[in-house]
This record gives sequence, structure tokens and C-alpha cells, in this order.
Amino acid sequence: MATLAEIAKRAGVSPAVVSRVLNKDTTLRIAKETRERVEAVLRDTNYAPNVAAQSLRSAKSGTIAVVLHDIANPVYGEILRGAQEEAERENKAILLGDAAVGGTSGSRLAQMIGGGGVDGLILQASGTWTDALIVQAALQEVPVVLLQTRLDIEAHLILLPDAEAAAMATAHLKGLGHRRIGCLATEPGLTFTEDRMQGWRQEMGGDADEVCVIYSGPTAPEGEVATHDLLTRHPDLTGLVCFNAVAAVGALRAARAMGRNVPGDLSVIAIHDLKFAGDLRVPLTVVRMPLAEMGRVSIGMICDPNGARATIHRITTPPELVIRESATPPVRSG
Amino acid sequence: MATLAEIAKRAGVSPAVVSRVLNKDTTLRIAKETRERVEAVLRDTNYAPNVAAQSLRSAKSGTIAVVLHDIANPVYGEILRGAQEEAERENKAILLGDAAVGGTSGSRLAQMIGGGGVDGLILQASGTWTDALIVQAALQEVPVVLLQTRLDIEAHLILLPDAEAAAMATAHLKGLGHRRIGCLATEPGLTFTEDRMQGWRQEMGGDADEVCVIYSGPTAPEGEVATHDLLTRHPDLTGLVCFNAVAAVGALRAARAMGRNVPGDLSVIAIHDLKFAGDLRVPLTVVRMPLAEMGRVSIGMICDPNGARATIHRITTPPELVIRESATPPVRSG
DNA sequence: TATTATTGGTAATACGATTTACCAAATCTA
DNA sequence: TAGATTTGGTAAATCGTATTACCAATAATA
Repeated sequence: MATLAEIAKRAGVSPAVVSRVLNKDTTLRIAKETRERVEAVLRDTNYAPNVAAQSLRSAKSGTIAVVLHDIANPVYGEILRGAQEEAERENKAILLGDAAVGGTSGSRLAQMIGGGGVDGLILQASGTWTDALIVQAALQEVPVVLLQTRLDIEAHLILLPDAEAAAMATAHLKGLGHRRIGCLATEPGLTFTEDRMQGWRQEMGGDADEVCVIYSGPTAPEGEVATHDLLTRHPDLTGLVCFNAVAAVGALRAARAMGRNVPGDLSVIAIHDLKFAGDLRVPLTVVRMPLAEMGRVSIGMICDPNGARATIHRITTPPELVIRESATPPVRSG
Repeated sequence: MATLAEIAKRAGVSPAVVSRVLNKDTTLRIAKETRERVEAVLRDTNYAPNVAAQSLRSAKSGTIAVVLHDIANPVYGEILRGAQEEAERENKAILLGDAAVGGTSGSRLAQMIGGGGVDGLILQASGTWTDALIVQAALQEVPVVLLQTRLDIEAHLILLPDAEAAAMATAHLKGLGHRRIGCLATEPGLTFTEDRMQGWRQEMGGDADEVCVIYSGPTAPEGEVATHDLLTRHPDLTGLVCFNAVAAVGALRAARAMGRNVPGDLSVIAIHDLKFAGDLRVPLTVVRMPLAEMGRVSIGMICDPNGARATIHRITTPPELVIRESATPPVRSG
């Protein structure tokens, strides 16, 4: 309700003075009493600058859009958590987008990105409306950070050690003595799916059997039906590496429903950790990656004033194997 | 990059025409060819209106702030999910706040709320910076929806059937034959804590023993230490009702660490469902409430054009008992 | 005393979209 | 042909902040 002009009138000065006091303009020469008078009015009028006006004037919004696959998924939620922490430090607010919830190119978020309403876009791309967002961002010359998403556009890219993680998971099963190992992958076409596939293949070497791969969305029900299919086609599998821990929970369900003991009949290992992984019926052995760190650096890249437009940042923190109970040596050695 | 004025110049008309075409002003009389010329320029210039300018002019931002206790907590995340869906429908973007992550009164989100940068504030209040947000909102006359939070301010209030849910959970244990029932509550002072306490007390009647209540934050580690304390002080408890399902997972951990079988030695029931509740070592019996619905109606209240400033909305969908395996009749009947 | 510097500010403009009030030219009516 | 309508637009004023350029009055110097 209070505007700069009103403050100025109350303090008996011009709006320029108020603005310059507010913004600590050091080139402003002002009498001590005048400054104090202004500050007093500012305080007891509880003045807060209009953000739309500031944003219009400065062409900065103080806002960053973060669009993830599915925020309700704890795996992706972890990224958000990291982003939030860093945004807090940088004094930015986060505009949330969820590729799983609607999201058309006409959505308000897309409008904001296209209309200069965000200072940056952090995107874990997958769907179609995602492309619309990128186009909008490009038009507006808004910096974009792609999360585990290789696209042929001028944007930053953050990569996790996905291949290593998959290789590590696979190696763990092989090291336990498994040979017939299946792969519950994430959606084909995604960068991290491909990177992990590569790690899996590399580690499997000659044992890699492409038909032992099945793709699934990152939810437990999807993981369950995919695993059911896979185990039906390949009853001889003794090990399963899952590219997503939430889908792995579905795998556990499927195994159980089919009367297969985990880890007795089937060893399961997943990529990404879950807060409840140790509380599951069969505690899940996983390979953990620094998701929150990725969220943090993504914000950092947006806010970096002298950053280039398109850099590539590899997160080098190595994946961490967390051994629980879902993977053991095969009982009937294969 | 493209402004209305540029579009107008290119199309050989005044900015007013472009704006009125864009906004489908029916009072605008315009020749068919002129309109088509404008639309053509609009299209092939990929024009997107500057949101800051629109926001300044219209005093609407198309943005709603949602501040929750802890977004990483799947229980609260569910609220966010509902809010997101409805926001999508209303064509609003969501600005995310997390009471668990920093959040000072100087945060960008607070600035935006105070500076007319949001059209509404949805708040599950608890901390101190929360109060700052409310003050800012009040100053700006931004509509506020309080989630399960009774405060003496002019704001909407949404209430879940918290008392009923707690009563239902307690009644379930009593119905199974338990008499010595403990209560792992959420933080004292919160509206939903108090409402649930009331439901618990009411159902316990004469059996209610206030010392069998312990308070805990909504995380598994906190739930674990609280439960450890409680079971140490009251080894004779045969039942435990938990006000938060995530904390209940901690309770399960504590029981296990203390060598107490669930449900054999201790029956556990929790409020709120978890996606993985059925996959836990001991599948958790819960009372489910429509969290997503609360998220949806909160957005609806903000967007309702002829809504009053301060209404109270009770969600009447009854709590739903989901029986799994963590609660059975006591073995050594108490 | 005349000139220069310094102090303490102010005026004006731009940022980009929207909207109200208005108007010239063309067409129609009497 | 005078007057009334209709057609097809336009000019100008916000919205609130930030900034650049400028200026009057006083103080310091020569």
C-alpha cells in the first residue's frame, strides 16, 4: 500500500532520496538528520518495495524455476531440497514445476519463463512441455541448467556419475557371484538411463543380455509390473539392478508376489538411496549419489554472475555403496 | 526481447491495438485484415508479454506461495501435490517455501509476499519466520490460507478431521484389547497436535495417562529417540498411536532396537499414510486423511474471486482406517 | 570580493503492458 | 445535404522503482 512516493512525501523529500537511501547509494550526499527522518518513516510505515516494479525496472525477478520429473518421488525431492538450501543462501525464491503434473506450454510457469519472470530455469527434462519451456527460456535468454539431460541447446549441463553408479551396482552383484543379472531401467531416452545402461553393459561384458533389460517409470507400481514381466520371461535371473530406488520397491513387491525370496532367490540392488530403505521388509542395498549437491550447484550456476552460458559440470563425488540385506551371494550358484 | 511497442511498429498499428487483440477485448472494432496482420507478427515474432509489467499494471502476479513444514517429508509433500494440481488448473505458479530450510524474514520469499509479488499465501505455520510472513501478507492485504493452524488473524482456515483421526486410531487399538496405550505426538502447540491429543484423550477416557505422551518432530530419527524414551519410562505399554507416520517409522526402529516385537509386544498405529507403509518390515496400520484434497482446496480458496477474507473450511471426508500388520490384539492381555 | 568546490538534494525518464476516453473518416438516414 | 451513426482505430495516463543528470545554496579558497 505504501509506495516510495508516499514515503517521500511523509519524510518531506523526493522519491529519489528514499530510493537511494534504501539501496545504500554511496554517491548520495545527504544530511544525517534527513537520512534518519527517511529511515524512521520507512520503519514505522513498514514499507516494502513493490517487487513487480523492481522487477520491471531491473529486469531481474529474484526467482528461479525448478522443474523436476516428480516431486512426490523422494528421489527427485532430494534434488529440490538441495536447490532450496542454496536458493535461500542466494536470496532467490523457487518457482516449482512438476513434469508429472499437467504442465502445458500455456501454463503460468511457462508464461513466466517466456516473459522474463524468472532469472533462471533448472530442468530435468523428459516430456513435451519441457521443450516448450526451453524455447521460452531461449527466447528470453534466460540461463538454463539441464539436470542429467543432454540436449543440443545452449545451456549448462550437470552430470552425475551415473555410469559409475550403475557399474558399481552391477559389479557388486557380480562380485557376489551372480551371472544372470537383469536390469530394471528407467524410461528409455533419458540421459541418465543411457548413462546407466552403459555402466551396466560395460560391467556385464559378455554376460550382458539385452533382453534382460526392462524399462519402467520411477514409481513402485510401474516397477512392480515391469519386474513381473521380466521375471516371467527370465525365471533364471538371480540378480536385478534397478535404476531407481522407488521402482526397486516395486520390484521387491513383484518378487514377493511371485514367491521369490529376496535375497535368497533374487538379489536386488538399486541406484539412489531412500530414507526408508533400511526399514523395508527387506532392507535395500543401494548405490547412493549426491542428489542434493546437484540441486545446490544448479542454483549456484544460475547465480554465478560471470559464468558462461553453457558449461558442463560433472559431479565427481563418487557413488557410495550402501550395503543392506537385499543382495547376497546366490544360493543355487549360477 | 520483443515488446508490445515493437510488435505494434512492425504491424503498423498502435500498441493499444496489439494489447487489445492479445486480450480479446470485444469492444475493439477492428478490420479483419488488420487483426490478421497483428496476429501474424505476434506469431512469427514469438511474442511473450513481460510478466513484471503485467504484474505491475494489474496488481496480480499469477503466483501463490506455499509454505510447509518440510517438503521432503512425504506426508507434507502430499499437500504440495494437491496444491500443484489445482494451481495448474487455475493457471497459477507455485512459489515454494520450506519452514525447515532457513527462511528468515529477509528471505526473498518474504520480500515477495510483502511486495505484492504473490496473489496468496498458503501456510502451515510453526516457526518464527512464519509470523513474519503473515505480517507481510497482512500489510499487503494478500489472502492467507492457514493449514491446520489456528491463529488470531484475518485468514482462511482449513481443518482436517484431526481429532476424529486420532480417536479412530486410538479406538482401533482399544478395540483390539489394548489398555495401556502410549502416544507419540507431534510438536506441542501445533493446532493439529492439539486436535489429535483431544481425540486421543476423548477415546482413552479414564485410561488416559498424560505421562504416556511424548512429543517428537515429524522425522524418523526424532520419532526413534522419543519412542525409546517413552518405552524406557513405560515398559508396560502394549500400544502406541503415532501422530505422524514418518515418526512412526522411527518408533518401529526403536521398538526393534529394544527387542520389542511389533505387533507382538507392541501394536503401532499412525496417522497419515505412506506410499511405502505396506513395504516396511512390519507393514504399518494407519489412519489416512485427504492431504492432497487440502492442498487443492487451499488453492481454490485463494482463487475464489468472491470469497470472503476469513472463512473456515472443514474437510469432512472421513479419515480412513487402513489395516496392515502393525496392530493386533495384545498377546499378554493387559 | 570573485571564483571554485562541496553539500544536499531534485527532476525527469525509462522499464512494458493496459485501459479509458476520445476522434477522424466513412457510411447511413432523413 | 445536414446530421447521426458506425467503423477503425489512437493518445495518453497509469502502475512503482531506479538512475542519470543536473542544480541551488552554502562554504572554502584565492
